[in-house]
Amino acid sequence: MAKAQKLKAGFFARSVHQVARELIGATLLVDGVGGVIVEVEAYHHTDPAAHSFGGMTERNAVMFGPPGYAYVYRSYGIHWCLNFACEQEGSASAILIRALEPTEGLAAMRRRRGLKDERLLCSGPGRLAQALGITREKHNGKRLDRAPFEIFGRESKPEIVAGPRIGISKAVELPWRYGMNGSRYVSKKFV
DNA sequence: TATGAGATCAACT
DNA sequence: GTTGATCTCATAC
Repeated sequence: MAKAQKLKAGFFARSVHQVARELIGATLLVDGVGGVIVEVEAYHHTDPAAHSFGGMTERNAVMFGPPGYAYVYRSYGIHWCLNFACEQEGSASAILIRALEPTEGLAAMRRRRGLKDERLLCSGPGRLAQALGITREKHNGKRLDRAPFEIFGRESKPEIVAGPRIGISKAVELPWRYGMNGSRYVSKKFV
């Protein structure tokens, strides 16, 4: 088996669902801090729950750009959430990174989160963004294959589970949330 | 364990 | 003026 490869922008230039599944088990680092992705959600512009549904605006412009870029938005006025733009330029699809299993830079994450419990450091989009120090200022529209981002492909194929997405009011039934089976670090258990 | 409200702001109507 | 791709804490069982 080859060692984990750093992912290039081309990795994201494919179907959001394909990319979402392959991201489970991959390692995401921001300034050397991060861990293994255990939960994501897919959003496509034909999907009523997506921010890009209904056209380009100032906020979601990154989703309409080329794949392999970070889209960061403010959620509920409090949290930042990190997304990866996918497919092709103009497709306006993205993947919301919902949870990590923390492996690198635990001390930095604990400091930012003010928590000891490793399990709660990154188990949710807002928590994850806080632990990695994600802000729109610093990360929106940045390339995922350049510093401060580093994403390494998974080394083995994990067991993937899918289910309905969380916290949305439209297209609630679409099973576009993907996770690593049995991970303790997902934001909410898959049924 | 489960449910509920408050925090807090940018984008959208 | 309203609404979130959320989290935390308080209160109730």
